[in-house]
Amino acid sequence: MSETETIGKGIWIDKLASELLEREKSLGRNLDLIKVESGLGASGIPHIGSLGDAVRAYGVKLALENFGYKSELIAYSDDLDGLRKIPEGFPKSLQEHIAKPVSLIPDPFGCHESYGMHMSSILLDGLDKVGIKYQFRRAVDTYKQGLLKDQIHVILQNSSKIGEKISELVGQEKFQKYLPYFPVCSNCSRLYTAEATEYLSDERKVLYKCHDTEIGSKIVNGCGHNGEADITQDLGKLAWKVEFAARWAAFDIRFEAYGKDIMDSVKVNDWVADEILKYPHPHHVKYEMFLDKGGKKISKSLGNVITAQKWLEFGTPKSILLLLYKRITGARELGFEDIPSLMNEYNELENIYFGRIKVENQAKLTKSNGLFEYVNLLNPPKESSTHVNYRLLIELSKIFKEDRIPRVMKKLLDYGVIKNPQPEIEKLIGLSGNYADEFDQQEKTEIEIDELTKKALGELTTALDVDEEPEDIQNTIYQIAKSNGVQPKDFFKILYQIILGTSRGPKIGPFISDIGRKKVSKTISEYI
RNA sequence: GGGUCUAUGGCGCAGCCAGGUAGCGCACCGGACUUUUAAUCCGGUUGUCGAGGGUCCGAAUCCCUCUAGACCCGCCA
Repeated sequence: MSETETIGKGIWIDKLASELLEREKSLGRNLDLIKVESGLGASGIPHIGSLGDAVRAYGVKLALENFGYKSELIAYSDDLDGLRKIPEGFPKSLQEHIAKPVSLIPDPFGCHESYGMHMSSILLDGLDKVGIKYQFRRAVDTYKQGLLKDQIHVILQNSSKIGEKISELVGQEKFQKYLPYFPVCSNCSRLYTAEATEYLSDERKVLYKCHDTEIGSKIVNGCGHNGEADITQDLGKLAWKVEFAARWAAFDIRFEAYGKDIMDSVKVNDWVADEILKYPHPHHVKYEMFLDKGGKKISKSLGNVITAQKWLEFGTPKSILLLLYKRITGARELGFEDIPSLMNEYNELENIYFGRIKVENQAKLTKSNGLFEYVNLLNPPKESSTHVNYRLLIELSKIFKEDRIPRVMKKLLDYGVIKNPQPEIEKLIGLSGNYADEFDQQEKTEIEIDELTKKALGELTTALDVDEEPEDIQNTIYQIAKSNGVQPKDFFKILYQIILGTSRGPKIGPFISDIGRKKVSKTISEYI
C-alpha cells in the first residue's frame, strides 16, 4: 500500500534530483540555474566508468529540467594533472614527460594540441555519440584565467587548519607539512616535484623548491629550481583534497557524482567548502566502480579497458545509456558480453512503453517507463521500432560472414521476424556482425575423419557440384551417409564442424544452399 | 588501520534505493514440427532470497548484529 507519490519519472535519478532541490530550498540558494558537474580525467584512456560520471550527471540535469528548473552540465577536464604512468599501448617516449601536466605534453599521436586534449577528446566524442550535451571547461584555462584565485587564497591562508583536518578525517599527514598547492616548476615544467613551502599572502605567491620525488614506486628527478608561483595566473594547481571545493564555490556547482575511489577526497572537500570557503557543498551521489568479469578494477594497464567507442562497435548508444541509467548502486562486473542482454532489454522496455507487454504492477510499470524515457534522454520515440532479438542476429552473423547484411536480412524475412528490410535493421546487423567477428570466433578444432566418412564426403562434394534443387540436399546428405555405412548423426556433426566449426547448427540442407553449394563443396574437399 | 559493495533455483543474474503472488537467461524434462542431428514453437520442474534478530497486517526489499567474498582509500590524481 504505497501511498508515496511518484517523483518525476519514478527512477533513482528523480529521487536524487528532488533531494537536491529540497536541500537547495532549505539552504535558500538561488535556483535560476542549477549547475551539475562531472570531472573528466585526462591522464588515462577514458573508459565507460568516466563516461558514466558525466552521463549520470546529465541525467540529474534532465530530471531538474523536468521539474521545471534550468540546468547545465559542466564537463571539467583535469588536464593540469601530471602524467604518472604511461598507458598501455602508448609510446615509451612519453617517459621524459612523466610528472608534467598532461596539457603541456605533446600528443603522441599528433592529432590534438596535447596529450591531455587527446584523452579528453576521446571522452567528449563518447558523450557526443550518446547524445549528452555539456559545457566543456579545462583546468589549464581555469587556472590561467585565475578563476579560482579567491578560493586558492582563502585555502592557502587556512592551510594549517586544513592540514590538520585532513589528517583527522582521512589520516593523511603530508598537508600538515606542505601547502595543498602544486606549482608547475617554471624551469622543468614538472608538477609534484615542486614542493610548495610558503605562501606569501600579500603577493599571492607560493614559494617552492623543485626536488626529487616519488611517484608510484619510481623516483622522478626534480631540477633543483627555487621559484615562486603567482596563484592568480601561473600554472599550478590545488591538491585534489581541496580543489573540488574551490571549483564548486567558483563555478557554483550544486551537484556532483563521485566514484567510491575518491570518497575520502570528497569528504575533505565537503568540509573545506562548508567551513573554509563558506560555500555549502554540492549534493552528491556515490557510485561503485565498474569491475571486469574477474572482479578486478578496470585498469588501462591490464588492457581490460572498455571505452565508449569500442562498445559502440557492438551496441547502440541506447544500450550504454540503459547500462548507466538502470541503476547506480552496487558493484558491477562489466564486459562486452553484457551488450546482447542490454540490447534486448531495451527492446523489452520499449514494448512495455508502447503497451505491447502488459505489466500489472503499477509501480513497476511507472519505473520501467521512466527508465525508458531517461534512456531516450526524456525524448522518447513516438512509435515503436521493429525489434529483432540481438542474440539471434549474432547467431546469424556468425553463420554468414560474406554478404552478411543481405543474407541475414533474408533469413530474418524467412523467419518472419521482420516484414520488410529496414535501414535500422541493417545497422543492427552491422553491430551484431562486429560482435560475432570479435567474440564468437570458434577455435579451429582438429577434426578426425575416418576413411568411410572421407569417401562419403567425396560423394557429397560431387553431388553438390551439380545443379540441384535445394530441398533435396538434406535428403542427399542423409542417403550418402547411409549408403556409406556412416551414422547420419555423426556425419551431420562432421559437416557442422567443417562448415561452422561447431557440432551443431541450423538445418543443414537450406543452410548449404544459403552459403552456396559450390563453396561448401570446396570447403569440404579441403578436409578429404 | 579506515570505508564501500556483494550474497537470490545446477550455473549466470534481475528484483532491493518508493515493502504487497520470487522472476529472467542458460541448463534440464515433456510435447509439436522436421524421413536423423540442429533450429524453432508450446508446456513444465528446480528456491528455507548467506545466518540471526527487529519494525510492520505484510520483508528478498527497511533497521541492527554476524559470516564469507570482492573492491577502494591510507602515494597521486
